[in-house]
Amino acid sequence: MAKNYWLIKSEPDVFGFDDLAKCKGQTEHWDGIRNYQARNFMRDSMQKGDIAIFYHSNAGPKVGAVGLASVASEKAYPDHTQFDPKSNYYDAKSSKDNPRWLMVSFKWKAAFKRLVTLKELKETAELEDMLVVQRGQRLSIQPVEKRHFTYVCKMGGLTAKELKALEV
DNA sequence: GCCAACGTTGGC
DNA sequence: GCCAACGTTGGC
Repeated sequence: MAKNYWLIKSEPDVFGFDDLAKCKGQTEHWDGIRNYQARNFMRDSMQKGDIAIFYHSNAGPKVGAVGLASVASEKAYPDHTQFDPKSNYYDAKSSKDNPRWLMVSFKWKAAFKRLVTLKELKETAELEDMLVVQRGQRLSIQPVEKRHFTYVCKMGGLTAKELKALEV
């Protein structure tokens, strides 16, 4: 099956791209997604090997795309934080028999050579249809068209050769 | 910290 | 099923 492309948002103050790089195996589970649309993308469309643009939100002047990560889990699986009453992500209405919230694991893949800011993305005509630049777009997991994906990677300084070597 | 835009909840 | 109220996201 062909690869899908995504954009995942994270606040660098909470869990940034560098934090993923420091994780064991450079892999971490992506807990805390509490939006049905994002959950459905993980459940229905995400597959191991898919590639995501890692995007830093809520980061002042540093808002933007910083690198790439790949889906490391075979498929989506229950997010354990929904069952933990002490967690911010606790959901009393979810049950272990029928978990409401899912997550996948992501593996750090490659850093862009430079930050591609949201401002730049918005100023790029080729990306005008990309979800992340649309006004009021809050989805934390977004599908990305391949043409947009490749274009953002190039803006981040990755050459075609490097992308090929990364099996993107 | 402000606030516009958005998603969810729940009364009716 | 409508929609007002509320809580959250995220750019600025």
